[in-house]
Amino acid sequence: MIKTRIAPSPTGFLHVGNLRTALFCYLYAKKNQGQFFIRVEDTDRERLVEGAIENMLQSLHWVGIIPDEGVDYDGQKVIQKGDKGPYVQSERLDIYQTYINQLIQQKDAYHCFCSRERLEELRKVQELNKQPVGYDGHCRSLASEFVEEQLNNKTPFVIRMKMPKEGTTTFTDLVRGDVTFENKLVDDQVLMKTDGFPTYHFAVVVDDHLMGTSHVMRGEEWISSTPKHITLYKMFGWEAPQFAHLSLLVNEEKKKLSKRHGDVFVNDFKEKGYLPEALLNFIAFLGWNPGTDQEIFSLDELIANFDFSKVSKAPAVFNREKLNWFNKQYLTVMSDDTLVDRALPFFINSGLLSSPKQYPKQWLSRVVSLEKTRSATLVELVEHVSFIFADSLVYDSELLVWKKSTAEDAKEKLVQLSNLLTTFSDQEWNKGDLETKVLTWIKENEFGVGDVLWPTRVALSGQKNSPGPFEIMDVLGKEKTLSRLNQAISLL
RNA sequence: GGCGCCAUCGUCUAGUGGUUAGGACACCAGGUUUUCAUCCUGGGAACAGGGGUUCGAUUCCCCUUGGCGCUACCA
Repeated sequence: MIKTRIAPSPTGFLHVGNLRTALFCYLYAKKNQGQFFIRVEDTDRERLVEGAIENMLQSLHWVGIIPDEGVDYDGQKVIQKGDKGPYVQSERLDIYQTYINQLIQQKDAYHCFCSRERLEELRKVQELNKQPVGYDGHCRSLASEFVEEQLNNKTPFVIRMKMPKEGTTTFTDLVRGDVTFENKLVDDQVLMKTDGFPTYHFAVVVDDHLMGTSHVMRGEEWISSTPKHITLYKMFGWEAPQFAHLSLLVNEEKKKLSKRHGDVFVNDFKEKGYLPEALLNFIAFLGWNPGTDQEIFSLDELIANFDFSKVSKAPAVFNREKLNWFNKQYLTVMSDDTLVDRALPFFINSGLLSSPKQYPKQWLSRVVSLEKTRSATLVELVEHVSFIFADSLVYDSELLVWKKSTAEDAKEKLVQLSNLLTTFSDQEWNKGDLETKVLTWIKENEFGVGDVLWPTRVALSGQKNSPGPFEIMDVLGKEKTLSRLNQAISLL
């Protein structure tokens, strides 16, 4: 049974890098009718960030790889703090204790009483002498009486693994192939910290074994600690899982993505008005491709097409332009009704709407439709349609004059159009009728299309660039259209 | 410093010994259009370098270079 997991540490919000790892884990599990679960790795007590777990679950839910906030990945069990998951390492301390005791008994791990000062000094000297830095094995073979004595004296200690000094450790990485390390160059990793919490290296092995993880997917930064993990599996006599180390997500400077250089948290993209399906689609294409020209993929299509042989080894630059393009693609094909639902929180947030029910949804559909193809994000969309909601428009009257025309002519055309529009019935006041009738009128009078439409459009939008005049009229309604036209006339 | 990973247009990538090195984003030009966006057409743009192996290397091997990661009682 294929079983994968995302195991974030609650030291911050969910990062797009975590999201990609989570997505690949999810896709692989789903593709193989396996399971995907979540484990909270909160063994670093000093860097815990409040609200991080909630944010993580919420972000995963937002993109759709867990069905509900606080609800399980498979829709069967409930994910919440406690026995049903997500697994939380800080609640499993006694388990780690049991297993560390086994290792000590087997003499595969040992107590280390070295002070932090000694370790620091050691490192300093090693660096100075250009020696490889690492633990020198000072406590590796202490007499058991001495250990006993120190323990009785309550001397602080950590527990280290006894890395073999001979041989090599090789593992076959699903994306990189065979990777080999010399054991003697691998440090005697601390497994249990002074505070009684396990380190990542120990907890990850114990948990992945106990939880039946078949495939460990994680960032490339873990590749050099994998021999430690493999050795641990060997010491316990457990079968090691398959490993897949994903390349890093980097910024334009090719450096590991960090919050100092812009948005990195899933939450940031949510707040900026990116659609979860677009973000997911984009993230999936960072280091993976279907081998065809298709670029737009739903989650289900992603599941159907995911394959490790198509995962690339090289780091991928998180390119905002491409993300914007993906988002635009999704925005464009989305139905106006759905778009309204998605945009509503952003309307409220911007202050344009005070309540979701303030305007009829049908009307809002037409509003969002105005800027659909002109916006990269929902935030942009809301900004772009704000002119519709304005009580009065502020713009330079010069703008009303088309480059091929004059102010006098613009005024005259606006007056005439205004007169024409007054005769329109409510039934006729829709984009289609407005367009055909006005265009016919222009033709009959042998006006220049631009001579009429440019000033009209500016009068209605107050903007140099905007949607076309007829769609705006439709949305604005007769009364507001005429009043904006009159305002423009008075400016000329 | 040591160890490891990586290397095709600016970016994401296809390619798996013989291709005019393909696509997408971005960019540029043209068309449609009252403007912008959309849409359509076209364009510039890459195999890091050097050795091998081979009839033939983007592709396989080695070296160099470069980038990145790890080198914590952080994950």
